[in-house]
Amino acid sequence: MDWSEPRPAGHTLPLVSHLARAGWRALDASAKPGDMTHRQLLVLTLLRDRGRMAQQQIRDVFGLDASNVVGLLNELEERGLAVRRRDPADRRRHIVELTDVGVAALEETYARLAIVEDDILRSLTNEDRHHLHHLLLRVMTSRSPDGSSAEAR
Amino acid sequence: MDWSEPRPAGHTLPLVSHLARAGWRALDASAKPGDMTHRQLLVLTLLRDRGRMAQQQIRDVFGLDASNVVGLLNELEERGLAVRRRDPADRRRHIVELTDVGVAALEETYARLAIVEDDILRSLTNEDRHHLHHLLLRVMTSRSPDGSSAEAR
DNA sequence: TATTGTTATACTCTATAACTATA
DNA sequence: TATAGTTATAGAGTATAACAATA
Repeated sequence: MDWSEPRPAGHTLPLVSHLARAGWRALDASAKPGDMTHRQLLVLTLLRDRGRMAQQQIRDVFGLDASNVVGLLNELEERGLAVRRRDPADRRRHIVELTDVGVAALEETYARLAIVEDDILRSLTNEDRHHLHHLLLRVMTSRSPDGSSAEAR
Repeated sequence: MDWSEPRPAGHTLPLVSHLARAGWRALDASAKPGDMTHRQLLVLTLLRDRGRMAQQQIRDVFGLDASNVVGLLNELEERGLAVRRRDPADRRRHIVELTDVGVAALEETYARLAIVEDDILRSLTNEDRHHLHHLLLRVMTSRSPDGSSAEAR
């Protein structure tokens, strides 16, 4: 591979977008009735990784409007996967938390996702997949909560 | 990096999804009124890369429903970025093609996208970006037109 | 009969604005 | 006054079904 070529500016994001579409389409195709949606998966994953958080933080991470977060959490709460409770320190806030049922559902969904992902990434070696994963991880963890680049401020 | 660890099955696709969201959100945020949408960009890019094609092929590449392709092409045709004409060999088919205006608009949009992408990927070195690009390219080019993995058939 | 594209329609996702309750 | 969350509503994005033209 020729690393001296100019950077592929502007041509990587469309690939990411395309792959993301293919990914969640395949995930939804593998879903049985009652399985969680790919949006629910993303929110539950966030709650698992970062622990309890306010709705506003969820909004910031995904760049979603606050009203959408309300609807998303209503779905999750109806299905018993997450709970909202008032923050005693500031009663305007809702602390959102994963339930045990949510943890179990999440594990189940990741088992399904692992199969889907394995198929989609089948042209990559195990080493390639790790490299891809870590590159994406570096990109995402360097971004500030409001969705812009952390270094930009 | 420890390449001997088990493959990160099921944990890469959510990162891809998240990055894709952040990417087109940033692109749309940088858009002036009248600029093309990120969906239009994807279709025009396809037409540029593969040349003229039937609507059904566009549908297959993106896994979109045929009716959505109709709407998308109506937008592009209204703005003079692409044209549809009947295929003389099979008059049911529409051959879709990029116009010169479409080519120019595409270049303009990629200039904008390059800035957005450069910001989003700022935590990666030039070499990292190439590696990411080529990994994604390998994943996407190994997939058959209908969206499933090419090796699966 | 089968296929390409279209229209009509509904359902999901997302954003804006006005509201409630707390601070 | 300002902030966290909610409701109502409208606009994209996407899918399904019935249809027209052509094969």
